[in-house]
Amino acid sequence: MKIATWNVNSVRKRTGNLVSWLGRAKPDVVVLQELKAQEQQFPKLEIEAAGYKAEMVGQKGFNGVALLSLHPVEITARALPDAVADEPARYIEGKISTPKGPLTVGGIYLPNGNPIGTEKFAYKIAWMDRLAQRARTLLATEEMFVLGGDYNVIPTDVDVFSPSAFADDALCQPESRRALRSLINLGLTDAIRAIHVEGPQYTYWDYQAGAWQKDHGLRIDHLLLSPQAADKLTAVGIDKAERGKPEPSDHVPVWCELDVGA
DNA sequence: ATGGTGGCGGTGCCA
Repeated sequence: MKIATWNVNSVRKRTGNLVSWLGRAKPDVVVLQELKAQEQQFPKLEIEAAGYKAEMVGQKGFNGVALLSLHPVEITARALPDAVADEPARYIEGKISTPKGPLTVGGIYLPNGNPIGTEKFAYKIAWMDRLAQRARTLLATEEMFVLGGDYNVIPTDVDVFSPSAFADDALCQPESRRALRSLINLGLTDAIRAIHVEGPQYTYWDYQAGAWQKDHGLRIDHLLLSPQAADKLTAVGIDKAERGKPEPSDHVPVWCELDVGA
């Protein structure tokens, strides 16, 4: 079972790249972020033609998340706990049956939080607390789950091309990193680091200042696994080549494989 | 060197 996450930075602009990648990577389940689309703007026909069922939570212009799957999915959440009426479209979650029991996949688009010292940063930290609350509920089931997405947190200085350049960035703040560690310390496994224990493993390169050409990247897209899922982890990957294609997203797909007996 | 690029929507906001 291959599970992937990809921040596509507009699903309409990226429909061609997305369908092409689905055909080559053949993930079983994918969570997408930054759709920047409402439901009626979502390229459902193109994605279904590629063999995927698609569920999405959209809004006008910003945010937006989707869950794509080759297998039947029961949607279990369209927002985190304590959602408000005009909740930004940042979370989707579904459950899939496997021979080794149910697998829940959550798709996360965590608030950026810049600039620091503003209500935006406070919202980011509060959102991380809500995510941890959801993770606790899922952990109590003692089932397999994967929380994948754009976490907008650089876990350590190894995960950023220039720690000093990002010292005042919300993605690197001690408070952001502490909240991510608290989430992981509930008992989750950072899939990329479980297998690639050293060196940069960037998942994002800014459009500006030749970041891609200079390999000025960040690792901010993560797959966090429950103990029951981590026990079945067999492989991970970062599809870096997507960043070098025409009209790319600034993020690339990140994936893991779980041996669920399928 | 305090810019730079990209997407949305039709002007600045967000990343």
